[in-house]
Amino acid sequence: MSRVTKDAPTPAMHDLVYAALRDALITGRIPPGRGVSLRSLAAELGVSPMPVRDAVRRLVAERALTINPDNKRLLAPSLTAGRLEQLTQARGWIEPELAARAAPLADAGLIRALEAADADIDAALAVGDVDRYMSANHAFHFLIYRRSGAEVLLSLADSLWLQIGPFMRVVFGRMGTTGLDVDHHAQAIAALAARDSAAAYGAIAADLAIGMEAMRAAVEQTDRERPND
Amino acid sequence: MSRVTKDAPTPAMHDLVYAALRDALITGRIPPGRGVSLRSLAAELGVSPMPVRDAVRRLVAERALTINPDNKRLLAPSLTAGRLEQLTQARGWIEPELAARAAPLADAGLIRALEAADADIDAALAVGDVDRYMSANHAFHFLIYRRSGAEVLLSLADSLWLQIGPFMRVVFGRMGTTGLDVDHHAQAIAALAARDSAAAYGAIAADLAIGMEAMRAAVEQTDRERPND
DNA sequence: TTTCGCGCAATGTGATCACAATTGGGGCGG
DNA sequence: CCGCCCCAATTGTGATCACATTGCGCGAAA
Repeated sequence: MSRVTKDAPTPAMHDLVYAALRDALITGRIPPGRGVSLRSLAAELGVSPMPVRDAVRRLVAERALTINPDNKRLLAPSLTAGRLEQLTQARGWIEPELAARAAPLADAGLIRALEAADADIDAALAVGDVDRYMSANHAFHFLIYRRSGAEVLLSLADSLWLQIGPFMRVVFGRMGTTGLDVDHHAQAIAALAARDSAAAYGAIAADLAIGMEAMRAAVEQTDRERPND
Repeated sequence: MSRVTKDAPTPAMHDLVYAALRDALITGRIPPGRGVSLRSLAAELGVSPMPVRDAVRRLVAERALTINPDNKRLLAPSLTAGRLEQLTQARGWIEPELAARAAPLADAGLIRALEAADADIDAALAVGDVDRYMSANHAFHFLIYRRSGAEVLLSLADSLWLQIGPFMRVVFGRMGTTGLDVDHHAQAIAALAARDSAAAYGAIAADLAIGMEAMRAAVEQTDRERPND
């Protein structure tokens, strides 16, 4: 048997459903505020309601889905300025710290992977492929964060990205993929290559600031046009 | 009908199970590293495995329980110095901020409730009732945090407390309830009464620092005595 | 007495059914 | 034409069963 690294033998179905729902939420295929149901999701995914139930419980715990306390019915969380502000603050605490922790642990393999991810981001931006951009951007950041070895903080960042995903979709829906600069990504790569924690911290912090400000403006504009949800 | 505030009509059973498991984990009745099973928990709680399954999924998502990736079996997370360090840092970011946000929103009712909780803490310390102390201490902090209205950050704090609970039990098991000073609680109450965000931030930060340092020392001592888990 | 191997018990996962609560719409009465 | 009510469909929740996999313990052999 040639399994050097342990590979998951057969991914459980509820994990597949979780991944599918997570992707659907992040990419905005389930628009904020829309209600969903276990059976309809199950039918849509071609499985029984059971694994959907498990996946949904997990997503609710991660605040990627909410349940109406009266109905007990599921709905995708609405995008509010207050939520975005809190998510921004929390990301600003956690993600630069993860980058700083990852810097001393960086190696050539990580740098190569980051350069590939960054190239993928550029390619996605060039052709205006929003899904691919968001996927590649997520990959880029979490290549770094995972390297930190800080499991607890990493899980917090994971939950925050899950909640911020729909906001990103709003930004792209409003202004496309233009105006996104990836200079901070190059700075981050350089900082990691130099194992410079402070520089990595600063690069990621700057990268977040750009994106979150764009989201804030987009949400504010949306709120102005459609005050109630 | 006299329902001024909405009361949950009938709490779902999986929520009761969740609360029971959460309490069992926090108070250390399920020691870290111990494996549990759905059916045994169900039998112990007198329900079918179904609501247990839901509650467990939620706890796993909140990192209050972990699953062995090979077995897929459940076990209470082990206490490691690295985890404690990350939890300490995250709490230091989030909880003082919640207190600062709560300060401008404080009112006389909150102050009274906090004083009652603080008195409860003192009483528990006087008689050495660990469970009551931890419960009252949790109530004190979250009376403040809930007042902030910051749902996203609040949920993060909730998850962190759930993970830190077993560490607190280690401290008490090692050194009892002595040496716990609640002066910072009085400072926090005063700061909230004065709607002084900066003072509230500082009081909570100081309160955390005391407790977390005690845990760090306890875990370090435990690790020295029993290097592997 | 020690060690190896087999078999049973227990585990997580998924499917299906039952049930009460809620929703939404269509038909009836005004 | 409008509004209300009632019924059917849908929802979340819980229980039970089936199944493949894993772990443990008992017993046999050396």
